[in-house]
Amino acid sequence: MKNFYITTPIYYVNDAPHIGHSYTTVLADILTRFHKLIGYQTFFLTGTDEHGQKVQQAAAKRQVDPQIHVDEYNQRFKKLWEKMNIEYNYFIRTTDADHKEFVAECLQKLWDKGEIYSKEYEGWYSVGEERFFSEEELVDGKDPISGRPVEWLKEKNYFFKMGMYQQKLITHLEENPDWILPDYRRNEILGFLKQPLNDLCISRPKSRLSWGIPLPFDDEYVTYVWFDALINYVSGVRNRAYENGEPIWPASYHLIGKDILTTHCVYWPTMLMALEIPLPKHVLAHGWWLTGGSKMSKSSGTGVNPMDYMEQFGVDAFRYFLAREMVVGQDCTFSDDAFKRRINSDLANDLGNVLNRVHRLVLTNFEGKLPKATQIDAPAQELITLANQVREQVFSGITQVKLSQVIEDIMSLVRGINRYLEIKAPWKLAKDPSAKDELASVLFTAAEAVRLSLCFLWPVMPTKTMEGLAMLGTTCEGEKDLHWGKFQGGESFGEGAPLFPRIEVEKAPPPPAKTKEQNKPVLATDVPSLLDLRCAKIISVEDHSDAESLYVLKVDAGESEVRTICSGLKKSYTPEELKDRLILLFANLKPAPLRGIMSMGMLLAGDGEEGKAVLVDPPANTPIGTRALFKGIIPSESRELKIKDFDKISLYVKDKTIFCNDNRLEFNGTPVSCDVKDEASVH
RNA sequence: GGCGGUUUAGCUCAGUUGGUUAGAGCGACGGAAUCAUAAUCCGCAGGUCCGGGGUUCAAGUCCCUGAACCGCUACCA
Repeated sequence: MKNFYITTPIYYVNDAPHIGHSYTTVLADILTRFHKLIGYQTFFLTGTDEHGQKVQQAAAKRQVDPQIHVDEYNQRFKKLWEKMNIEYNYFIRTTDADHKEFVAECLQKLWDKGEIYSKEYEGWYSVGEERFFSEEELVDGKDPISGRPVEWLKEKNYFFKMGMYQQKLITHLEENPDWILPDYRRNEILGFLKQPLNDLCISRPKSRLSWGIPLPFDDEYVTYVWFDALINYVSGVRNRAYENGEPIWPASYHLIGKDILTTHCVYWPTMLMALEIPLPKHVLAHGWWLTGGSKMSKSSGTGVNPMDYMEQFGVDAFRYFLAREMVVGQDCTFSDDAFKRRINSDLANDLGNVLNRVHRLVLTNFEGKLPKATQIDAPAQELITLANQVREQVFSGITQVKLSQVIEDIMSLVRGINRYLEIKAPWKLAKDPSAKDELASVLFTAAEAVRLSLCFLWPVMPTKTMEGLAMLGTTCEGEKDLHWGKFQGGESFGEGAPLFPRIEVEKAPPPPAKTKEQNKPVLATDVPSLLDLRCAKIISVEDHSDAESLYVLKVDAGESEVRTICSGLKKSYTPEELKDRLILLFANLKPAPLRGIMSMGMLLAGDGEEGKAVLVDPPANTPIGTRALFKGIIPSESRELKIKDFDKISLYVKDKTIFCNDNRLEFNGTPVSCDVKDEASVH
């Protein structure tokens, strides 16, 4: 018997469940049910990650014990999964005694093998993110992710010798090209592994974090998130087995979102190698559900909350949409329009309707008892052939995790039934008493095809398909029901109402005629008019914690928010020289992360002596935010520029003032100066 | 800046090792039908397969080059 063990990440218990959690879990559930349906032994593990500082703090804030806090909060996930018809085999919690025990066992084993060592470590620590940042990563002295304050900490910690496994991991990836799916994610990891792989810090002193699993060899410490969390995939099944007694590990698939690729494709396999535990068969990274227009704009207001759709239109329709619409691996947009269109056309018009047609025809013509077929003509044979073909597609597609494709294949069978009915027109046969036999055959054939379609869709919509099958007086019990020919004739049909009511959609105004054209290339001649160069003032200067030459500057460019920019001026200026100074800011440069810190623009400077940069000087009293213009060039509407667009032109200095071609740069008529010799370029 | 990917009908996408009239679903339009949830079925879309070169008897499919977009990565004055 073939085995199938799938996992979802364990979700952080403090997080409010959202579409991301739901999608991963639904996908795991559907894949599990499909494998079960086609005859595998299956095991499905999900759960919650319940240690860490955020839990400790949240509990403290509520003045409850952390354990009580997590006991309460993990219910949010459990309840959601129940509502969503998720049939996991086990829900693991990292606070389970069994899990803690196994993590400690693993740590002890690695310690005994010399795979873990201790080392003093100093750095900037962010409580909010529960991690250290290098100097360079900080933004204005704050944590670059949440912007919260950091503190300088010096402490001993324990490290796992992850670096030792770099080559072994690369070899594994090369020998197992489908270990990471989709393949482009594998390439990312191989790229990541071209650089030296560091060892992994796996501890936190209890003085700072007490809510965790103690290191068995030093009880002043607890183990750190990933070491604790990743091991759940093994600890959750090590004392369990399939019905036939076979062990469950290794996993067939670790299902993850693309954001935790590195932890699952680098940390985890090296940990397993060190522990001498077999690796999982595949890691499958899916994409994001995007809601509401462009990610940058908050004002568009077109965002929808996908979870509302589950409440409003039912769990099964919701599951169907998630599974059908997203190609596993890719991002996908969740829109009101797409949802309603998909549900109406596939579930209401095609599937629900054909079921209803057959059901009603049998009810009115045969008093609810399925008649037996007496003949198989060409159209019927064609439908049978199609059904067999779809069966093959389901079996092969599902083992390749081509879920949206499989569903589309099943729907092609549903459409085939509608076509068959149209050809045979049983409603006409019903009016001809001499055609009773033919009518019986048509309805029998159509009913069998509908039955099969519903069985195939059971993993996606467990409840609705069973309701549909009940309308046909049958059910689906597994692989044996996946063949043509289960119906014998004589089955009593049940009661029935339309399975998927059509969603009424307001007549949408005709979509604005979109002119489909790619963004026009930026021409060199257009750059001067597009440049948004502004007077700005440096408010603060800090060293980049992880870069030798970069300062992190906060500048006031006359906007509602202060901008952070990174600038390589350490060789040229001291922080004191920079503070409160007016600069020329290239404001519409596409933001780019520099050593981990987003730089929202770039300041301009000229090439001085000895490779030093000389800042451009706006005239003394220029109001902050004033835009500098090239004389004789009319500025055009602002558009975000890339650095390569800027490189298409050259700015140079003549008589201490700045020119582009022959156009001098001015603030309200006053030239902008830069104290470098003629012909020096400015950038 | 580096590496990788994407760009095919109005929309979302398939297109295997290069080979007859480039496909599917949805939508739009026209028609048929009326058992059914105003659902279904049939027909139709004259798509520069992003642009430009090249290889070939033959290219969406291989090579070069330009563009846009996306991902990873990068101390860019």
